[in-house]
Amino acid sequence: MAKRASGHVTLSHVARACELSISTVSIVLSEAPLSRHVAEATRQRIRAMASRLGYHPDVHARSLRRRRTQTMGVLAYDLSDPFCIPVVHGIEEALQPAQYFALQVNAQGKRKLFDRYLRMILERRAEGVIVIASWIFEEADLLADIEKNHVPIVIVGRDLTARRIPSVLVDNKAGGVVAMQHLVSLGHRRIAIVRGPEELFDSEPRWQGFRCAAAEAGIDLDPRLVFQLPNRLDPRSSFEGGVQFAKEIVSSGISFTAVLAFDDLTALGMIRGLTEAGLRVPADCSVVGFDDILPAAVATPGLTTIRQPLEEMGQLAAERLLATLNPSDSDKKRYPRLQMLAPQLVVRASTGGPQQAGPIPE
Amino acid sequence: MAKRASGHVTLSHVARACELSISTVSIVLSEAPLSRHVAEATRQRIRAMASRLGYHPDVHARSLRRRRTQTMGVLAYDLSDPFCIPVVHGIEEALQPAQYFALQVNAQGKRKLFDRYLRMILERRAEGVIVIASWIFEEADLLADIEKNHVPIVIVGRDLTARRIPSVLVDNKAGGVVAMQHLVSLGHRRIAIVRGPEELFDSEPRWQGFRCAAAEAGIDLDPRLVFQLPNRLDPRSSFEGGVQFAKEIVSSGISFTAVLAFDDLTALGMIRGLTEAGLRVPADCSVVGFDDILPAAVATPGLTTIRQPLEEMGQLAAERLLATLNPSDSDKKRYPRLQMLAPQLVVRASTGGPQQAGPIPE
DNA sequence: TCTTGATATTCAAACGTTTGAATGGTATAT
DNA sequence: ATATACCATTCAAACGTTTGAATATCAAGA
Repeated sequence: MAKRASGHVTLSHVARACELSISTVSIVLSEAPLSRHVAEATRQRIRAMASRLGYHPDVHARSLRRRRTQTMGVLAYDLSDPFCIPVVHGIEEALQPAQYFALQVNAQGKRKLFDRYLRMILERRAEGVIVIASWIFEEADLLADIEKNHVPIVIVGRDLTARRIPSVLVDNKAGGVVAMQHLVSLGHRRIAIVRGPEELFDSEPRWQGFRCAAAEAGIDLDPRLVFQLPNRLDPRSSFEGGVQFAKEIVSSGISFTAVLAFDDLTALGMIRGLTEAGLRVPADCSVVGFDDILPAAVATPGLTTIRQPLEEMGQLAAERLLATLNPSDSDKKRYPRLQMLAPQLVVRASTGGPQQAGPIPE
Repeated sequence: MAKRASGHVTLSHVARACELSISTVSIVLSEAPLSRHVAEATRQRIRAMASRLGYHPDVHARSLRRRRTQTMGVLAYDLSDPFCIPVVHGIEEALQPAQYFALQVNAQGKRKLFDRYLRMILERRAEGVIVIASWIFEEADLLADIEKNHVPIVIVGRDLTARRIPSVLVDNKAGGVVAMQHLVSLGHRRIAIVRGPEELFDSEPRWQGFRCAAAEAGIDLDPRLVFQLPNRLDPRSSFEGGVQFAKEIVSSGISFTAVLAFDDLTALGMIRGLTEAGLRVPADCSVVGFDDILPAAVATPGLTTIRQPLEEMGQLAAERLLATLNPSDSDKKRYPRLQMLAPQLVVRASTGGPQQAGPIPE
C-alpha cells in the first residue's frame, strides 16, 4: 500500500500498485477516448485497485489541466429567506444532469460578505455565476471583475437588463393584479395594503399591480389603509411589521375587510396581529400574501397567496448559463435577456367574502 | 493588456504588465513572508496592476501547490428540511473567521445523491466533512473512502459515536421530558402522541422522554392515542400525517386534551386537522411541537415547541473540525466525542390549561 | 580588495492531472 | 521483405501557483 503518511491517494499510488504508468491509469480512470485501446483486463485491474485504495481524482489538478472546472457559482443574497431555498433547488436540479457542481454561498444580506463570496467564486474559477437577489444594491464595481474575467452571469429576482445582465424573475405586477382581482371578485372594496421596503426590487411593481387592478375595478384605495414596510434586511422583520400594522389599523377604527400584504411573512404577521386584536381570518378580514413559501402552506388557516415559480426560475437560470457555456449545435435557441414568469394565484383558507354587517365608522 | 483571448487573468499577465517576474508578483499578492523584502513602491505597483486587470488567484493551482484547500464539505441530508438552514448558518459563522470555505451540498434525502456528493467533496479535497443527517442510513461503505483518505468528519443530528464518529446533537430525550412536563404542569392528563418515523434517529429518544416523564407524573399513555408517522423522507409528509391523525383521533371519539407531536410540521398539521374538525387550539386542545423552525414562530397561534440550538450545533461541529485540522497549541482542549446539547422549551400560544368541561366518553 | 550583510528580485521544482505525440510491439496486406 | 494498420502503453509538457534556494546589487566594515 504505497500511500503517503498523510494526504490523499493519487494517480501515482494507483499506478505504482498496478505497476503501470500514471498515464495509463489516468486514461482509464478518466475514461478518456484513448481508453478504448487499453486491454480490458488492464482496465479492470486499474479500476479495482483504484477503488480498493479509495482513489478520487483531484479536482484541482484536473481543473488546472483541463481548464474547465465544471462548477457554477450560486450567490444568494440571503439564504435564510425562504424564498431562496426552492430557487437553489431548481438550480441544482438543472446542474446535475450536466455534471456541474453548484458552489453555493450565502451573503446573509451583508454587502461585505457579498463581495467576499463573489471573490471566492471567482477564485474557484466558477464557469458562470447565478446571483439570487431582489435587494437593490450598488453592484457596478462588484460585477466589474466578473466581466474582466469573462464569466457569464444571470440574476434571479430582479431586472438588471438595463445593465445588460440576463435576468429571470416573476411578473410582480401581474401578481399584484391577480391578488387584487381575487379580493375584488370576492366582493371586497375596502382593502388595506402593505407595501414592501423601498430597497426591495419587487415592491414597486407589486404595488403598481395592486393599483392598476383597483383602478380597473373602480375602487379607491384609501391612503390611510396603505402601509409601508421599512428597509430592514432581516426577512423576519416583515413578520413583525405585519403584526404592528394590524394593530395600528384595528385601533384606528377605519373600516376594511381585507389586506393585501407585500409577502407571505407580512401576511402571516397581519394574521397574528388581527387575531390578537380579536378579529377572525377570514370571517372578519381576508388576507392575501405573496411568494408561497412553506410557512404559508402549513399555517392554519392556510394562506391565500401568489405563488412564484421559484424552482422553475432557478432551473431556467441554470439552463441558460449552461447553454452559454456549452453552445452545442442543437441548443442554439436564443434566450431573451429578460425572462419574466407568470405568477399563480393559490387560494387557501385565508380569504373569503366580506362580512355582511361590518360596522363602518368614520 | 496582455490577456488571453478567453479565460482568466493570471499571475503571468500581471507580471508581464509590471515587467517583473512571476515570483515577485506572487510573493506580494499572496503576502508571503518574503514580501517584507520587496520595495514598498514595487508592492504598490503590483497591487494596483492586479486590481486593474481584475486578477484573482486560482485556488486550484494554489491548493495543488500548498496542499491545503481551506475548504470544508457540508453534506446536508435534506436542505429543504427547515431544520438544516440554521445548522448550515452556524457552520458558516464558525468557518468565516478561519477563512474556510463551505462546500455545501444537498442530498435531497436521496441515497444516490448522498454518495455522489460525498464523492464530489472528496474530489474537491475538502479538509473535513460535516454531515447533517438524522435519517438512519447505511453509511458503512459511504464513509470508508473518507477514512481511507484521512479526512476528519463530524455528524450533526444523530449519534454515531458507536462508529467512532464525533457527533453533535440535541438531547432528544430531555426535550421529550420537558415537553411532557409542560403539558402536565398545565393540568393535562389525557395526552395524544405522534411518534416520529422509525428510520429517523430522533424518534426513539423523544418517545422515551415522553414516556419517562409521563410515568413520573403517574400518567398512563392510552395506546389508542399514540400514532406513528410512516417512513416518508419528504419533510412535508409529516404535516400531512398530522392532519390525518387529527381527523382520526377526533372521529374516534376518544377524549384527549393535548397533543405532543414529533416535530413542528407534524404539530402544525395537527392544528390544521383539529381546526378543520371544529376544535380550537389551545382552548379545546393544546399542541406542542419540536425543533422550533420558522413556520412554528410565524403561525397563529404561535406554536409551543422544544427548540434545538441548531445554529450552535453547526458552530460546534465546525469549530471542532477546525481544531482537528489546525491543532494550534492553545487549542488543546479536548472535545468529547459526543456533544449533546440541551433543548429549550419555548412557550407560545398553542398550549393552555385543559378545558374544564370535556366530555369523556368511552 | 575582499568579506559580510543587507535588500530586492529571480530560478526552478513541485503539486496531481491530462493529452498529443511517440514508442514498441504484433498481425495483416502487399 | 516491407509497408500498413492497429494495439497497448509510455513520454513529456503543460495548467497557475508557491517557495526554498540562488542571484544580483549595493553599502559598509575589515
